[in-house]
Amino acid sequence: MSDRPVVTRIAPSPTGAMHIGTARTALFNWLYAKHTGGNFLLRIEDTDRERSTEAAVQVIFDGLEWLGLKADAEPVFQAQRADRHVRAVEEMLARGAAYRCYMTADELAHEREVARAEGRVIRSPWRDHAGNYDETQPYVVRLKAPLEGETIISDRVKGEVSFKNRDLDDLILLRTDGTPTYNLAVVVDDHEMGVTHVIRGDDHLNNAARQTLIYQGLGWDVPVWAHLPLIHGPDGAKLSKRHGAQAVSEFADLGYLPEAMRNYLARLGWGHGDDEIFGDEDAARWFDIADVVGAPARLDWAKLNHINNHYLRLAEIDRLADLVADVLKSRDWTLHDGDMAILHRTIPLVRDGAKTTLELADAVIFALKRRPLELPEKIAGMLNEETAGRLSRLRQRLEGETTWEVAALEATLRHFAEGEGVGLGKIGPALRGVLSGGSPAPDLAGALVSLGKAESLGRIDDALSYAA
RNA sequence: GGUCCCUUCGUCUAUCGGUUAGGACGCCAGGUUUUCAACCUGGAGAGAGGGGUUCGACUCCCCUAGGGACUGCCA
Repeated sequence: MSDRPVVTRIAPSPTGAMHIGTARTALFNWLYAKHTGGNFLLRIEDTDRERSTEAAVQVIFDGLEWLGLKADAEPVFQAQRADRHVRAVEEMLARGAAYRCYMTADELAHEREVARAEGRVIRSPWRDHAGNYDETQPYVVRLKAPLEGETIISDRVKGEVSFKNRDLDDLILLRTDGTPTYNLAVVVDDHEMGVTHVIRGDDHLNNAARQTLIYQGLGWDVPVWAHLPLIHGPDGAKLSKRHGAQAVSEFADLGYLPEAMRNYLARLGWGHGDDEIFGDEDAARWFDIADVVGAPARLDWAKLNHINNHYLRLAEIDRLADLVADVLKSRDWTLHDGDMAILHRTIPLVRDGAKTTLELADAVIFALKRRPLELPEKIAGMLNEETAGRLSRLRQRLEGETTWEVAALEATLRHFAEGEGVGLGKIGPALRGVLSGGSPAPDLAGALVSLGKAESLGRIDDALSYAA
């Protein structure tokens, strides 16, 4: 199997949101395929018709698209391949690798209880019951797994993991209604899709042993296994709602950039020396399953924020302006003509301090406000006679300013303060207040630039008339 | 209960028998300063515990403890 081109896959079940852990598993599969020049496939495991929904399938598509993890082929829908799965079982039945089990629900429940009490695995009396089937009774098809010896999983991240066959039960392949079960479907599909490397969450490590037995029952080559530890919440417990977010869509809504997510997720459970910030090309070049860490990792919001801030600084202003506009619209903020221009002017001045596009939106609000601004008590209170006088003189100075740019305005402000014989601290807070109306704003010069000359002077005028 | 996995600073990790155990985020202190950040400098901070193996263990083995997964006619 080492000669064949590598084929990896992500195989989520469409039963709700797309978990961030699934996203990381997809990322690792994608990276490994890129690293080896192989293919990354997508399979929707929708064999549970009860719980699978079309909306959830869309969630998976959207999540992968947002993350930028494009599959190298059309998605495969497991439910549509039921005939293939059944055929495989018939093959196993013919080979004597599977058998029909007529245990009733009650008998099964009883056996489960007894088996647990005896510290052993469930066994079906039908296993060695050759012939004489009552075809009219419902039955399931079970794998006829070996009772002795051991099954060894050669896992690329966990190492050699061995299971005693006596601890592995004869799992059900076909249900009473003739539909295939997960373990069977996975094996058949992975085999037929040519999957060479099964890279998935380590909640499947136990399944790997059983699936190995199915591969053997079918006489097929076993793929390379790689079981990734799960992602936990900041407190070490399984990631859940109360940790803030667990679905890919939630991270998008919280204002994280997909490239930041990729970088962060790649560093969660995998590393390449001291490299922390890196793009897809480096990641793909460096990534190897053998370097994946065996222990579960905790989600660290602070670090995610730091990485997101990094990519926010790198992003195109056009893209950020659109993202911020989307955030504002979702907050029912009305964007007027010219506001996009304001965003373009303002974002470069405030992005350095923003951790998410949500914070970026907060940082830009001051510039989008409409005159006259409502001044909070605290700011209005600053406008005593002395300060108002200074503001007024500063306004004159600014009106004569011909170069409305950050560097020039900074110089002007500094000279003005010197001329007044005071520190900038004497006038800065008030100026900031009247320009921003109390909202967060960038440096004074930056605020003036993002507002533009006319708007800046107008806001100062508003405040002076208010103070008078 | 049974089977299996995991265990280096608070967090993510480097180390692949010999290092002052390195980096990043966070934290603390200082600097910058018109707010919040950002930024610059410095600092504190780790091999779960106990046994082995070895000239020498964070690295290999065993035990214990603590986490986690599985134990479905779910995936």
